[in-house]
Amino acid sequence: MESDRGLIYLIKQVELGVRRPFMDVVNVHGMNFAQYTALTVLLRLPGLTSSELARRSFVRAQTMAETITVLIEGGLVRRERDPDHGRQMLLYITDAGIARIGAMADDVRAVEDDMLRDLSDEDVDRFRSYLRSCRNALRSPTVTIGEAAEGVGKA
Amino acid sequence: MESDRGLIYLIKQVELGVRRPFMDVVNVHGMNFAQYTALTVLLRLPGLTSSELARRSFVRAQTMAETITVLIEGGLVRRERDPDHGRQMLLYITDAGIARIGAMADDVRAVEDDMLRDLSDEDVDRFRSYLRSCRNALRSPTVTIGEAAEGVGKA
DNA sequence: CGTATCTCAGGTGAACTGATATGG
DNA sequence: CCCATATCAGTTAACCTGAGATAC
Repeated sequence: MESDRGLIYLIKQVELGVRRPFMDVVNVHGMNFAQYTALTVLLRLPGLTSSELARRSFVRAQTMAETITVLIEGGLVRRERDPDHGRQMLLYITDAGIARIGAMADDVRAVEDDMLRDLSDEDVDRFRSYLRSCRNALRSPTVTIGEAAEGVGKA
Repeated sequence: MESDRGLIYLIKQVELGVRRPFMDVVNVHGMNFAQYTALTVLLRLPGLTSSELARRSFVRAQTMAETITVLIEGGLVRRERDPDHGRQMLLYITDAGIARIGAMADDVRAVEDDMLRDLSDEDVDRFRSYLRSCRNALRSPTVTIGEAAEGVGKA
């Protein structure tokens, strides 16, 4: 058989391998992986809702809400009611949040550099573009296995 | 202060994005992510011990032992006492295990192809080599947190 | 009414730490 | 004695499902 190309397996391996050293870094700064990720996304894209952030990060809205709650309690993120949507809350990174990201940058960079130490800068750029391509593809999946066309008019 | 390059974040994103569709596939075949991974490694490298398998997979020996126990109970892996090491048990994939991997191959490939649909075959080959490079680097880390805090970017 | 957000509450799987026995 | 393996037991971290209220 041997028909799969082993990419999924390798991604999982790398994720497992980097999890511990990375968690060690973010824990020192009082955060976890999900919180760090949410904060960096809000740095680039201020004004997202928690639900939108969840979709981009491939987690459920409830999971992201929990993550955001901790960040708000820590003063790293603030939220404002969307003037056009009474129910939605828009999220913004605070100055303290930006400072926290900055304080972690060297340590995060060290873990990253260690993982990438056998790759050239050009390789790293290609690597990043491949990962982005995968992420974007996964955000709008085409029809896959168990997906039988679900009756649209089911009632 | 040197900013990080966002690779760890992207790897986590891709892993999260592929986790669910991949789990859907392996669940149909009565397995989970860790079991599938262990089985594919034993296909390539028969005769490993559970502890060695754990090291290669970046999990603790106890975690791998749990995974292997399920595979043995399902008849997909068997183990033999190492004649030279009374305590060690060597692991081998069974014919049933090989058949199971084969039965899953097309479905796994479908998920993989969906994720990689915007990449050429050449890109995929490079992507795989980058992932292997990261995994190998992580297996023999050269940096700890203390070193990062004191040595990197401050001198 | 259907869709989407936010929130509270409980649940699961996959990793963890700790401790013990045994073998080289 | 020291180190590695295997195994039993309890625990944590991260993501999940379910249910309910509100807004468009």
